[in-house]
Amino acid sequence: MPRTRPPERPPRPGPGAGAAAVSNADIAAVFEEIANLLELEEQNPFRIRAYRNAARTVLGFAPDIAALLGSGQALPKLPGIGEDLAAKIGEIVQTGSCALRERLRKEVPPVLVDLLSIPGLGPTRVRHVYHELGVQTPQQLYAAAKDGRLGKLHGFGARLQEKLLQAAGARLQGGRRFPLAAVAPAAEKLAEYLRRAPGVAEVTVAGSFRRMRDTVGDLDILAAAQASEELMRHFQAYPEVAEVLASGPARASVVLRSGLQVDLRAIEPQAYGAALVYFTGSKAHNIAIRKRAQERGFKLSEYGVFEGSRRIAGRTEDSVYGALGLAPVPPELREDRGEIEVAARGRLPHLVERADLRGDLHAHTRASDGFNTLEEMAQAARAAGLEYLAITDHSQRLKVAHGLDAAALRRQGAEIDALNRRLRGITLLKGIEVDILENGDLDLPDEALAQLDLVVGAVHSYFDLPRARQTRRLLRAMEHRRFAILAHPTGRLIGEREGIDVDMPAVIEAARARGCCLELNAQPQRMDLFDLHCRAASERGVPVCVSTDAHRTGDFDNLRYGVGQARRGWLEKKDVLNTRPLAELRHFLKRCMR
DNA sequence: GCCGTTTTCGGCCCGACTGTTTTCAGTCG
Repeated sequence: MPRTRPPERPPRPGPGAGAAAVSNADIAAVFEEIANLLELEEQNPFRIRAYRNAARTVLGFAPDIAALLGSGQALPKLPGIGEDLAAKIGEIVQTGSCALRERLRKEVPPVLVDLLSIPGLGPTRVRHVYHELGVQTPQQLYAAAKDGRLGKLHGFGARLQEKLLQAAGARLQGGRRFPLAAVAPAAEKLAEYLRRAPGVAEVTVAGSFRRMRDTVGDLDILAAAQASEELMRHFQAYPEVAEVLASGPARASVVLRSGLQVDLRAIEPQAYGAALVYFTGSKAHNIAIRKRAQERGFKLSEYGVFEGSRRIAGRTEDSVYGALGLAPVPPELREDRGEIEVAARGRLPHLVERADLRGDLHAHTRASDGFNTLEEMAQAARAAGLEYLAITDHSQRLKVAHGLDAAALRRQGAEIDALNRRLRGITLLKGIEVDILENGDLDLPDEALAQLDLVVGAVHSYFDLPRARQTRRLLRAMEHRRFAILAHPTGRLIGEREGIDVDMPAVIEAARARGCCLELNAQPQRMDLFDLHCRAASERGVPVCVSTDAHRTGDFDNLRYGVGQARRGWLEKKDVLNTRPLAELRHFLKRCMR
């Protein structure tokens, strides 16, 4: 698992009374910091890995651990979490921290952890720059590289100094991940370019892109070809390449003008499947299947599955999984979140697909802050293969978006009725994206909501309420007898705004009890509900709808990213509300909006 | 620090590239 940057916000302070304030992410952050500090102390690498694994496991565990322990239940046995780490989890839940972290923080300046995330700086070099130059921050690193002190250190030459100068500079500009949808066009264009290179049989964009993560840090591209300087020259000649970071016959790394880093790896066709597995990741998934290979007396690498020196699989991904006794695992599931065990039993879910979607339950028009008319949105939805589209403009409180009051909503309803009589192949539903007010009330009178086919509720204000109040607010809104769908449940905007602090398991449980639905908002900057919460919802029988929140006709393309995230959340067709035929959907809404 | 049908010790995923060095450590994915 790669080292990660420290959290943007410090973990929430230890609660004392209200133990539920420590989230799973907080626990994971403590373990991650411990791993980083141990690494700086040059401790046993396997102990360090144990903390990293534990951080990942905790982060991938859907139930809220603090709530679980708070209700008197025991922590279930989790892989990689033994007696010691389980006790530390208890300690973190109780106190917000743990003694080991506090001790390490005294031994190692915690600010050094940040340096670890600068490319080219591992623990050894961080110790060097700290002890010999007193460098503790990216700023100081930048200065030391700039004035030449860095290059004079033993083991640091002019090249490394230059590389670190660049890396520190980039960090000071703000290192970043890009929303999936923001890089997809560039990725597909570059892949097409590489397919035209001589001797290339096949090209796949692997990595987190292929796993459909909501953001990607860089692109990992795989080409089925003999390793050659010629191929790498072709790659480097791509017009968008701004800088070549590294280049050998088998792999090369470049940075595009957009700032996106791209790694290309050439692999012989015999091993293409094994390489695809390897470069698709995730790292956690790779480690787990390698271990499985080892248990069976095989060796797994990007070159294949080997028994001794004999390759027994590798041409295709299916052959690799097959050799390990596994059904082929869809890329979106490869996170070591239980998919390997399920694949071993041949019980992988049949994941939802874009073609399963019959409608979209969240869209805007010019009436509020959209850019197109009702009819234009309807035609575009039909062109995207949809059978129904819910029009859900904003409600009155959202002044900046020209939210609709009861009268405007009534007028829009009449327009929709008229359009529905005229349109063929698409049905518009009358809806609203109604603001959930600070106290959990909805922003329109009941009589206005009563005339609608569906009510989508959303938070657009008071993002910073403490968790307990925020949770109460959402639960109260969902209690409303007309409430049908909770839109973009966390409200996060990638790269701009953290999500609200809310007890999501409690929200999911409330949705189950209430019989309503949670939205997976497919706007590239939202991608909200998160994958883990999708999975938790489906396990509780709560339907999820994949919605575009379209503000213009082109936005229906985003459904494919939403479906990607739904698949990452293990959702099947039956779990997704808008795969249902219109009549079934109406039935659901009628029961929900009683 | 975890784990175990090889179970309380001795393992723990594997390979490419860079840069500094002169045979390899460090980093990355």
